[in-house]
Amino acid sequence: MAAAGKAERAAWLRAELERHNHAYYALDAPTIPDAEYDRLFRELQGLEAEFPELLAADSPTRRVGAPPLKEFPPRRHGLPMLSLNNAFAPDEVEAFDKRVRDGLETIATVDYAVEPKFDGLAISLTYENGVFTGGATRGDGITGEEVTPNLRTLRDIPLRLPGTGWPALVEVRGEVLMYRAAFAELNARQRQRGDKEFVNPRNAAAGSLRQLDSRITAGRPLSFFAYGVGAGGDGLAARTHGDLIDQLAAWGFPVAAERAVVGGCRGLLEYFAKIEKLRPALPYDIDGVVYKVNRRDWQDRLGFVSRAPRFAIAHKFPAEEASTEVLGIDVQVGRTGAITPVARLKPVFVGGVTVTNATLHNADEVRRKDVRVGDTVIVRRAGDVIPEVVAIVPEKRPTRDLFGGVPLHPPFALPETCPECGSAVARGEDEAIARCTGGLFCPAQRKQALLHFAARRAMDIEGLGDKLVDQLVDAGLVHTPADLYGLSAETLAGLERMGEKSAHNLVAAIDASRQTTLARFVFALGIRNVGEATARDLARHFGGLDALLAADAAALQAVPDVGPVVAASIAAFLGEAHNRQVIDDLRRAGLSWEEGQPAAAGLQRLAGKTLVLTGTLPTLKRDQAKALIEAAGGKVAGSVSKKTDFVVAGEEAGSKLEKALELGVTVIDEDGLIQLLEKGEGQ
DNA sequence: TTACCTCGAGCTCA
DNA sequence: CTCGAGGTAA
Repeated sequence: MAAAGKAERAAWLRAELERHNHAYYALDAPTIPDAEYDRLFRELQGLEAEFPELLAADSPTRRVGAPPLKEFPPRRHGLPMLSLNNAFAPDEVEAFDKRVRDGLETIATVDYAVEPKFDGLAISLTYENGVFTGGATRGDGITGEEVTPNLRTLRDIPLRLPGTGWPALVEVRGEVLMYRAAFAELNARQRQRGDKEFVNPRNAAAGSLRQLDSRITAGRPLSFFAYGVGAGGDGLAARTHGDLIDQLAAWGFPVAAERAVVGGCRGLLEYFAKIEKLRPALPYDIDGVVYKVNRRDWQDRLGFVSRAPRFAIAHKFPAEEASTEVLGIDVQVGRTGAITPVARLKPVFVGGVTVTNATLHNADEVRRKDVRVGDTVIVRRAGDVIPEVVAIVPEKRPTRDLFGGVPLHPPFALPETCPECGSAVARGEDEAIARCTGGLFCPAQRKQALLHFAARRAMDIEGLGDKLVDQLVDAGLVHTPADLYGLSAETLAGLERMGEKSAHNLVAAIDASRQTTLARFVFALGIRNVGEATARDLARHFGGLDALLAADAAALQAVPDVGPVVAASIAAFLGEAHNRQVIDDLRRAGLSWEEGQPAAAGLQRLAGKTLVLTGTLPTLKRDQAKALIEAAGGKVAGSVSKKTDFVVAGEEAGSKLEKALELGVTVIDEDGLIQLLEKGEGQ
């Protein structure tokens, strides 16, 4: 056969095999005997082996998996993969429908495309000129992990779109999941082989897709359902979401059989009730129902709020609840000394995972629910993930004697001293959270501070995890972050699970962290209310560490997004001699970064000016405005005189405004003040 | 918060 | 083989 003939044969084999594939897997109606399929398959494999140039991206031979990857490369989505807002109750659905109608300025009944919300993992598939070229997980919505070889093994995913009606580039969005029956079979197999079983279909699907060796994925019974499009969607003729799903189905993607189009809020709620009833009979797990405005032009008109579309919502089923027993109530001490009560629970399987801990948030919360040791409680996984104690079961509270009804355990009370260090526990006026006053004297706070310091987004010291920090602090080897830089491999070796190699690696990681950025360093210090973003703002504003160290509360408030609270936190931190010492020690340990110039915002726009505030400003509090003015070098006076340069007037300004008008002093509002601060006079 | 995958390396026993 | 650490997903 001539080379051209071989290419033709290979193309025919690919199309033929995919046709049989689809019939077998998607339609469940085999069109040829397995042996015949295998013969064609091996013929194609042979051709591809002989002529590697014939190995196309859409070849079915690729479905058996490819040699392992080293890692999953990042992959940017053509259009962001957004999340959906959630509704849990009918009134929230009503509110959604109202928002939609308000947004569309219509009083008519809106049609919605509705379908079950699959409980799997969201995936985006890219087709270029009709050929599947890659797919990725959701990731942060902008960039996901590319898991293309794994996705190719899913028979549900067409390697080539039929016909010609597709855009040059189109992203198909959908969910990878595992059928409950397939999950059970997989677990039976795992058990037989002595491998670990998976706890639920979702985790089995996620785990299978995260295999670096796609040949393992090929052996896992994964399914895919398409429910939307990303980039390239505007190149499709579909005018409604329903049409769009039909188009995806025509391309060979599995789509939800239960999908429908309903009218208005009533239609939504009826559909919800129907699916809720159907739920146990469905062959896969779902965690709710998704509603989307059916007309695509209306979807466009409604647009988005921050990271979620306004035209769609997920109506979630109520979280599954289970009852279990409170074994104890511990208190945890956080980095800032925050004392958090945590319920230790008898392990209970609820919502697909085993729950053993549940935060009780704060003392008031425990009081309100009156959770005590020994109580039987109802737990659920709220808002997707965090376990929550819903309520206690009062009649099951253990009593001291059979008929007396005297509870065995007293109401929970926060300890008066920190369980870790014995320092007093204090709670500020109208603050919900109590704090250990021990500061860095408290080992728990010290450990958290060190972990924060070493975190990836801070100093990025790889290999310094909680177990190691525990050991270092408990052995008295490390008291402050600066001590890390004095550690030697010899000191480290000898700690648990610390051999020569590990010790050496850790020292190298610590060493490497010396070269950093000012923003990372400031963030790493763990100042209260100073997160990554604020640390960056501070670094940009002051340019260098010395300028920051010299700043007082007023100067700090000149930094964008820094208000009185954050400024006070920073000032308090820097006011502690101990913290200054640590910063000094760290510098001496050789930490370094490139320093820049202070930002122009530091200019003293109002130097020598006197301003008077009167009335209530729309957004700024009086002392915020004052701090801003002072940070810009201005003075705030109490009364208006001829020497006053500006009067800043807000709502209900009184006599000071009259006086200003009388004396001919310039009157400005809050916007005017902001203008003045940002651009100076002469605007 | 829990479950899962992956890596490196320590531990244990042959 | 087991553990700790680091990463991801919901």
